[in-house]
Amino acid sequence: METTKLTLQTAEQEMVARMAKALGHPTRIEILVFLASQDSCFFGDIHDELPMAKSTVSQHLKELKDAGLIQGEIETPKVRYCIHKENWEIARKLFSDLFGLFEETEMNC
Amino acid sequence: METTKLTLQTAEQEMVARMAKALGHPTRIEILVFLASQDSCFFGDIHDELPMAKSTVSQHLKELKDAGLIQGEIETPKVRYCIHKENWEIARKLFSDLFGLFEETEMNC
DNA sequence: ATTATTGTTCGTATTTTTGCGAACAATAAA
DNA sequence: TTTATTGTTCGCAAAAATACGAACAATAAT
Repeated sequence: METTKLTLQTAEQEMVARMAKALGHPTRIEILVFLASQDSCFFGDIHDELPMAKSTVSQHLKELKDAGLIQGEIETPKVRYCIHKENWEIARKLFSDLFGLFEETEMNC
Repeated sequence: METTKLTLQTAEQEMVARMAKALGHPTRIEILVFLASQDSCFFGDIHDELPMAKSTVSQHLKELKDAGLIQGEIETPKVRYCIHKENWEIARKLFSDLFGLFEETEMNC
């Protein structure tokens, strides 16, 4: 029987920290929840949902994109944003592993 | 058959953002991984693992504690840090729900 | 009473993040 | 060619995060 992995490699730790950082702002969570509820996900649709300047929205999208969680493609003259499927699954697994660190035992203290 | 929940309430969004923010630093991830690997988890043990001043380590622990992810109890003259079990489960569920937003369908774009 | 041990808190400096409006770029329409 | 539409990038200001050493607090040991 395989033992469950009880740690994360350094590279994985850095990646989960990087993704967590991108998730660590209410507006960016709101953007992701909105993307989940929509078929259409142009920049303008996202901006319309949020009470802030378009430059600010653009910055938040850039951070989510730089973290690999979303991708954007130009559909001139608009830009369509979507979840980055592969990376989303990677993120899901990383966080699952992270939270799994403390489920196997009855905890250590 | 129950339909799977496909969104997060505002309060949940804020909580997951708050916890993600606390997770969004490599040192804090490293602390959690270390706590998972140890039975003993005194401040000094944590500090010994990390190449930084004790005041900095103390600050990172405070942020994890303020986010509810860990707790600290005094065992004079030491301080024992542990995962906050209940909140850890809450966090696990919040992140699971977040990542679950995009698994049911074949995605929207 | 001093001294040692264990951590936290304070004050400070540096860097990063957040947010805005203005300016810009790219295409399409008039 | 000018004008509109859609977003990004730039430059700035304010706020927050990061890290350090010094100072402090609480207890225990000498």
